[in-house]
Amino acid sequence: MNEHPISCCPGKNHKMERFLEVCLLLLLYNEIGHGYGLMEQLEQFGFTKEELNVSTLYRTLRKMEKEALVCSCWEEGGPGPKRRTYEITDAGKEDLAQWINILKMRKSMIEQLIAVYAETTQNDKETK
Amino acid sequence: MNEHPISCCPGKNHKMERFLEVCLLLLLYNEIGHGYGLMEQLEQFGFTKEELNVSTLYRTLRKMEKEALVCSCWEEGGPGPKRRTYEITDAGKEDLAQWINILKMRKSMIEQLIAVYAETTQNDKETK
DNA sequence: GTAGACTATATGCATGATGCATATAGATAT
DNA sequence: ATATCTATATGCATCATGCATATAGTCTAC
Repeated sequence: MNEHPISCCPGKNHKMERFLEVCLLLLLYNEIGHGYGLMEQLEQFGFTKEELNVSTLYRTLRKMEKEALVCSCWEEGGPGPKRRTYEITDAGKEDLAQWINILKMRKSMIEQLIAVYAETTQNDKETK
Repeated sequence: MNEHPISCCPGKNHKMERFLEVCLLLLLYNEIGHGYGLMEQLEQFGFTKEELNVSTLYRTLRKMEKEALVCSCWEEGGPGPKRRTYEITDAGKEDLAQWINILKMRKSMIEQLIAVYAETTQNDKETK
């Protein structure tokens, strides 16, 4: 996530805080993965390559392992350098389920805010 | 925001990072307000009194003033202690407009994630 | 008239998430 | 042999937040 996080508002800092963690859990729910490969898969959730911060990705994965949400092992033999592959644990699945609830709430809070904003700017126009 | 942030998942830390700032800007778009009074108004965006951290509220307001998104002055004469009342600036209105775009994106990212999760857990059940 | 409750704002300290820069190293290509 | 790509990791600085605590004026009930 270098320079301009998302193109629409250059210079504005609006990282997705912890959202990355949830995306990773979901991707690993579907299949075992490794850091570098997960980066590409993250695009389906709206991350672009420019936004993605590699350090954050790897550190997040290690943190998740510390919390026993995922477990890792080295995969050797394939082409290129060794990969640390991650697998979701049962605790990780539970954690993901909780996050989904949180995100559902967060979504409705955002919707409410957008609705109030629309109303407010509407009134603003009318009184001009 | 003491103890358990949101009742559904006790112990889980899922603060709304910076969302507070956007809510405050929107409330101040509608009318001049002061810290303590804004707290109550925040309920309409899903914040509960237990979740709200007074320190964060006041500090956020002061930070926003430093960034010239709002300006403040002391209101005297009314009942109770003096209040520092805040008013949104033009820069604040522009900032809010940018945040709305960001939140719209964030919303669609969340929706995408929830959809993928639903699909994933569906497959999970079927293969059992 | 004073003790306690309520309104109101502010700040120090610790923690945690993130961005940026940098380090390391094996594999592949030219 | 050198450059590029894949792959993982870490140090440093900054920022947002939670918790605890400080300060002080106002209002109410006794």
